[in-house]
Amino acid sequence: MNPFTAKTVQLIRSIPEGRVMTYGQVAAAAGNRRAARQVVRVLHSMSAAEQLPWHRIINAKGGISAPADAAGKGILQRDLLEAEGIVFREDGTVDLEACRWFPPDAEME
DNA sequence: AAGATGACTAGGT
DNA sequence: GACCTAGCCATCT
Repeated sequence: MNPFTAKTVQLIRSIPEGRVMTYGQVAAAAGNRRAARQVVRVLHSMSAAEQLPWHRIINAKGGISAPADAAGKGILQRDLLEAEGIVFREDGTVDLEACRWFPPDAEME
């Protein structure tokens, strides 16, 4: 497992309940702001681990990018977020300005 | 080895 | 705001 992946996992695991981060933001906080796609790759391989709150990762538009069956079992990412208190707008996006979380110990470039 | 792929983004029309 | 394009980069064919 490379450093980026490790940092990414650690970062995602540290996102508090009721908060979200964008792919690009996680990538930047993990050290490589152009690695949004690698963040996605991490989620692909780690989504099975319940420890990883993959649902708290949304796209830069504040919407859900994951396919409906990402969690399997018919669980929707949106449901998981709403269960944590995150409010969605009519268009299915969240208020990033209000819900986005900035990791305290991340080294933003 | 070369080309396609993806739970992305930023910038332009 | 909706839509298109060009970057991005580790993996997979």
